[in-house]
Amino acid sequence: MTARHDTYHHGDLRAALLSAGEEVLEELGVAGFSLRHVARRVGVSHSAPAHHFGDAQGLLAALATDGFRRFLAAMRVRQRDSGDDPKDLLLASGLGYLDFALAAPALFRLMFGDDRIKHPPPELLEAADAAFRHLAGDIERIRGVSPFEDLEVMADVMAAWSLAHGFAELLISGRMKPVQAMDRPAREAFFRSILGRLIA
Amino acid sequence: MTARHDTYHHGDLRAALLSAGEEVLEELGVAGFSLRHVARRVGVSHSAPAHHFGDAQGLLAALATDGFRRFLAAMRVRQRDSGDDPKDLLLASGLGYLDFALAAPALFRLMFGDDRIKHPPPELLEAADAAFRHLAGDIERIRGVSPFEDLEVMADVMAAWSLAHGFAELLISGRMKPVQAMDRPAREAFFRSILGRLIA
DNA sequence: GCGTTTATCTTGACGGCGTCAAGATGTCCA
DNA sequence: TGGACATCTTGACGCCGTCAAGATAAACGC
Repeated sequence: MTARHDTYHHGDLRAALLSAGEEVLEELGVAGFSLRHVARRVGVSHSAPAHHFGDAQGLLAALATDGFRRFLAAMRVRQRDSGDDPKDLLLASGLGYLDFALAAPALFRLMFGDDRIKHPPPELLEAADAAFRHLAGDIERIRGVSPFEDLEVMADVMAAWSLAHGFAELLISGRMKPVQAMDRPAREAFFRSILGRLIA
Repeated sequence: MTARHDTYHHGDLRAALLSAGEEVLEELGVAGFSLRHVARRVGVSHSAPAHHFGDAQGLLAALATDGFRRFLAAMRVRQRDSGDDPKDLLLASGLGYLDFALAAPALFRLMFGDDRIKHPPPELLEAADAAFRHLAGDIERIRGVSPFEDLEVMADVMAAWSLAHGFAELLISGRMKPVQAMDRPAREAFFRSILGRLIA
């Protein structure tokens, strides 16, 4: 059950492929990602991954699924260290959102609609939905009404989500130069001030 | 100078490649895009594009550059049909932003930081910057102060930009289900209400 | 008008890619 | 102990981007 890298059977190839896959993803970008590259890094034949993930989309989907879970975790980590005020909790989620995007930009891109995953498996959709429900919960705490019962509150959710997502995407893409020049604390303060505009 | 498709020399291959390139981009997605596919569609040899665009990145960069110009035009079209109130003009830009993203999602993705373009040429950066300056101008009209002279106003720009961009990205990626189910007028009203939260 | 330079496009080759089929090598359980 | 099964390898296929060499047409100097 433990990993052995010198035998015919790898031992824990699936986990090794996921780990190496994420490295390759961040190093080469989504476009540069290749199954054979990942296989080579793990020291295994070029078509070994097929047995565990079917095809390239399978591995990418697994990476994205795991990504969404850690994405949700990143938001919760920030909330653990924040105040208990509902607005503080939303701001904390936003910062976690940003943390994740900046720490794993290629994975972030992959998760949000890169067309290399044509048919997202159910577990990926569920993991993504869980992250969305988390944000919806943040807004519900502030407004006192479930977004799923009030379209105005749902609009609040979409506004906060869009803002955080757009900020993260633009930052990653390098198109938001004025903010990119800031150091981390300044950037976070800037982001808080922006997100704060929505919950005034 | 006119296009001839039956001779050795194409006549206007560069334009034909751009046009076919965009078709392929939207049909196959950024990931499915290939130079050879584009060449085949135009009816030309597989390495003819190289002479006009250098390599695949060159063609993609040219598409993205043209995309940014039409992106800016889409915002101006909406403004032409909107009221003269500064806030109306910003909302119109936002709707144009959305128009473009929905009409050409793959191109939109390509423009905003897809990693298939590793070294954006100057004209691409300039076209992108022109679009940004347009948004900055919209905010300046509302606040009466240049964003480049006041960080608070710059934050307004970034907020509006992030919101519009995130909304567009999430919509394209299919992750914003509640909004996706709406028809066009409902979606636009929803988007106006969201963007309106920022300029209350 | 003619020859030559230049721009444009084709052909063929190379290695890398994803995927499939067939075979090799371990593991596990009856 | 032996056969079924999971796991991994090998080899092949066509597609890809890129490069070098060659073919063709246009442009230009004279």
